[in-house]
Amino acid sequence: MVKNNFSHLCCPVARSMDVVGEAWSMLVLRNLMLAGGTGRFDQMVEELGISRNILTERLKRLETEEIVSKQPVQEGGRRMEYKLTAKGWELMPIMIGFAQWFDRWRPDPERSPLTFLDRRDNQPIQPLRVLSHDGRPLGPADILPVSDDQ
Amino acid sequence: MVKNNFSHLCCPVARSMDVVGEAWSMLVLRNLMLAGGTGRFDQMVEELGISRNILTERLKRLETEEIVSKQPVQEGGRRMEYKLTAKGWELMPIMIGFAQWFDRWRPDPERSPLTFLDRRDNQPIQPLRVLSHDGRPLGPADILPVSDDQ
DNA sequence: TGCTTTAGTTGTTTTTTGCAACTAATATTG
DNA sequence: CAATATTAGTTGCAAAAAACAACTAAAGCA
Repeated sequence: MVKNNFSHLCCPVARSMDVVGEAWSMLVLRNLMLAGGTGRFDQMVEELGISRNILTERLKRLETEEIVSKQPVQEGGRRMEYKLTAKGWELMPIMIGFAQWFDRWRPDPERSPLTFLDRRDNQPIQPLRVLSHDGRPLGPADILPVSDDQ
Repeated sequence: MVKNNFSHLCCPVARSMDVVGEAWSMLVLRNLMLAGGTGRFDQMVEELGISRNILTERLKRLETEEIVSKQPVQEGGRRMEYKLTAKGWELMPIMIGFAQWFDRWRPDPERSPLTFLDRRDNQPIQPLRVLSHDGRPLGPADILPVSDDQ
């Protein structure tokens, strides 16, 4: 069995799955995002309940994809921390999208949702939406996917 | 080994991963979305290159989560097709988010990106962004995640 | 009726995961 | 500064999941 890889599908969604299409990868990123962008190995093991060998592997992958970087906690020290890169931070809308989606269809209404506030005024953010170039909200039926090549 | 499940993490992102946190699930959804919302078993096997047993399992899961429904192609017939539900369609922003994210950081610029057009005027849609209640684009540093319970 | 298509199921092999124990280097504390 | 604790992994093993191929049964079609 060859390691699961979707390069036969040229679609960028498939290619994204190659990189972050595994639950633990997304959860590592979630953890970093909610922690302000940095995290330590053992802290992630504890908070996520992920196996150490799996975390090791996922972090390596995320590092080679330049989604996180590994650097000393303090200048010159040798204790490391993992830090989201700009590329990693740009997955935040997707993370928020998952949170909002789940909460919209949440099966257990006892638990209250995870909300996201604008730090400036403490107002909740808008639900993630697809917008036309001039700002109209678009539904699935309004959107035409176009693959330019081939 | 117990089946991977993230219910110990109450976070809605983790709970989403329980449902669609596996690459093939997302790719099945992508395929349905790009095909207008419906698809047949064999067609998915061929287009995705997914193993039949795995597709069977993923579709069952998506069905129990009411992300897709299974129904006869024509009234009364017994040939089935899988169809995105409203809950499934609401993952489209996330799908678009993945496509845009990958294309923004695309390592192989030869292949051109997957773009999404507004059917009304054929203009490309906006990049997916997080917006404040009054419509300002927010970056990660502007957003405060708040978990209401506990 | 006979051939083809569809939508799976079953069995086997290979990979990946989860878990626990271990390690080596670095920090902390008395 | 010696002893202890913490950190960031690595290794080995058992179990689960994935890939692959072959098979099946019902439906559709000619």
